[in-house]
Amino acid sequence: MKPPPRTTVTLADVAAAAGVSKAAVSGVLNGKPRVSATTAQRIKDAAKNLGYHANPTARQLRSGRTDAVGFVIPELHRPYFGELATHLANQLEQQGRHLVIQRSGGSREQELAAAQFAQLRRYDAVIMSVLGVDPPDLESLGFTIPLVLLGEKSMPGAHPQVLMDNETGAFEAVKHLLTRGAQHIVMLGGSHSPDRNDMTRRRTQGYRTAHTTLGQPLIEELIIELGGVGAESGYTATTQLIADGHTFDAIFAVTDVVAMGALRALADAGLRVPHDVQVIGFDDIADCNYTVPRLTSVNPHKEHIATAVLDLIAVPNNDNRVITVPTTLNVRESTL
Amino acid sequence: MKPPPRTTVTLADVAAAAGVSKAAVSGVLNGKPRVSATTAQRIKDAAKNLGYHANPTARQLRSGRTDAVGFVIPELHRPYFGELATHLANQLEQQGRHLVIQRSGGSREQELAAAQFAQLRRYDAVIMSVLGVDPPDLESLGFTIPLVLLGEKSMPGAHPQVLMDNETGAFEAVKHLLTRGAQHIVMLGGSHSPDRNDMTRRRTQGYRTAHTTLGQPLIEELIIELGGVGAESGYTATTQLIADGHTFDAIFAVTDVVAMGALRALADAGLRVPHDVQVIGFDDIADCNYTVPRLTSVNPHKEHIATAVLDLIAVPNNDNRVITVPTTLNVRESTL
DNA sequence: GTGAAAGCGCTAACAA
DNA sequence: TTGTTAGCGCTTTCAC
Repeated sequence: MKPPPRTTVTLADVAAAAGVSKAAVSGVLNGKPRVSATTAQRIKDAAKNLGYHANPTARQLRSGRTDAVGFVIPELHRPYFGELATHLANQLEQQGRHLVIQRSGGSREQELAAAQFAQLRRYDAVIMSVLGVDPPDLESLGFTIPLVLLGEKSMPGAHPQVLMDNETGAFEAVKHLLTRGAQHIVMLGGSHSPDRNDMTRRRTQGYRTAHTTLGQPLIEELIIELGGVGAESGYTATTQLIADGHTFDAIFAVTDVVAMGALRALADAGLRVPHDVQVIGFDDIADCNYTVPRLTSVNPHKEHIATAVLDLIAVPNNDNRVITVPTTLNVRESTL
Repeated sequence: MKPPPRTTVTLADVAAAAGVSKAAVSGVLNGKPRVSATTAQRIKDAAKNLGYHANPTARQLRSGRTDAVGFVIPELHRPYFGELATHLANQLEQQGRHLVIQRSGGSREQELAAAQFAQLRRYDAVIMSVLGVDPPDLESLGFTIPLVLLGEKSMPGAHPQVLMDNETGAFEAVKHLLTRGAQHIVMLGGSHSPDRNDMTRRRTQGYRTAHTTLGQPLIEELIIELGGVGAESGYTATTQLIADGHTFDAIFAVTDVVAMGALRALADAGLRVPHDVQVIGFDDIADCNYTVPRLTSVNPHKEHIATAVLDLIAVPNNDNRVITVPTTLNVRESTL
């Protein structure tokens, strides 16, 4: 009755089958007012019988529409991005659109290439989480489609951004540690260079501000720069810290994943969390509820971020708009 | 000198600038033998000066080529898929192609819709991790582009597949537990229904075979079906198991994430791992090295899976081929 | 060695 | 209300 479409069936085929023009078919199938109850039904039937589905490539070439939003992220295996992508996909699907994810790699060149790729694909919009790219770089691409920059690096420029409140989030986390009696707080994955303005730098700034605000002396050696943002980095650095005989009673990790590495290193060293060392992470990924002990973390409210991003996309001419989504501290067992 | 391309520059523009035909430009830019050292250079210069980049949509409409491979997965936030995607992307990028990821949702309807979407997008190939879809469903889509099915569900049908050796992997894991003295092994996330043939069922089969092979009585009540594959499911079920007063000295979890939930529940109950209860997971995700204690897991060799998939894609007419990638057991601290 | 022309499948303008 | 036409930007014959 309804054999699978062996060979591609085009609009023209449907038009022929229904005895109308291609334009009529196109109109009906796109819900345009160009209807006529009787003809419309005939067209719909024909399309269904033939198993017709519009070719998105052709449609796009002609109309420019994609119904797809691109999401460019540095790495595919970081929980934070996976969870954020899930929220974005959920919300987009309610609008009948699709989220298409692509990895950049995180370096300046790779991010530019990925942006280029997405731009050429002419997605309805591109959401991009930037790490290495700088404003002038991006300008040189002359983006013609809506581009929303995401989350970590503050990039004054021509594109709208959604930032999480890195600084306040870090501030609250460190304040929490200080009010819980911590005196020597390690900033695991911090940054010493004041010129950069990325996520690392901003969270470190919150760490600093908390100390000065609460009148706690800040020990510069406890700000540890890391080679990466993986658990391995956190583990290695913490192990080293212990081996070097540093005194510390708390760790504020730049990322939950880094914090998990730290938790593991502390366990290996026989240090108890939170009794000997308190630990706080950042991102509030799902794993936080299942580590031993459960990890206190700064919640960036990924769902709100997703909503803000899609709002920015929905309204045109949003250049320069910057939305900052507030964070909250999710206190669990790893702090007192 | 090189102003950013404000408005889209097309092939025709380059042709005009170089004083040649569009065909010449197309040929040169695609590395076709249609060269003429001198003209070729002139064309390349013109293209660079104008900041020309081919429109992939138009190219695709005409030639069918995409240079992109689609990867359809049930959920975006599962570590296993994130890690597998990373391997696929790595290998594809070496071929100058891109991996484009899309979520299905995991239900039959959603997977069909996602497959449809990918099919229409005319990617060079589609890799799809199936959960709910059955062979006849997929046939009805009449896929015209290479489709490789992935990993979990055995689907005898017209498409090539890469499977992990679920059964042997589970067998080795359970055998390991039995030889380490376990007598009452919980299969967390197992399946009682013999008619299904998915990942859950196959891993449960390995669990059964290990018992019979080693002459260990199998306790049917210890095979626990789960509502999902998240940590929450593992946590809740394990907590319940303890509350119900079940006797068990080991847990084989269908997934590392489930195992992490179990670890957490055991810690809450004051049970020591591996002393009181041994635990093994499946997937060997990165987190296994950072849980407390570190999680013994079945390693499916994601990198090999990625390689096998791309091999299958590379060679045409691979219908019906099934590659099974062997697993190995990665012993860590959660088992004796 | 190079150019001209056709056309991929669709939609948006214009005619009828 | 409907059909005809043109053309999105590219690649690919075919003719020069």
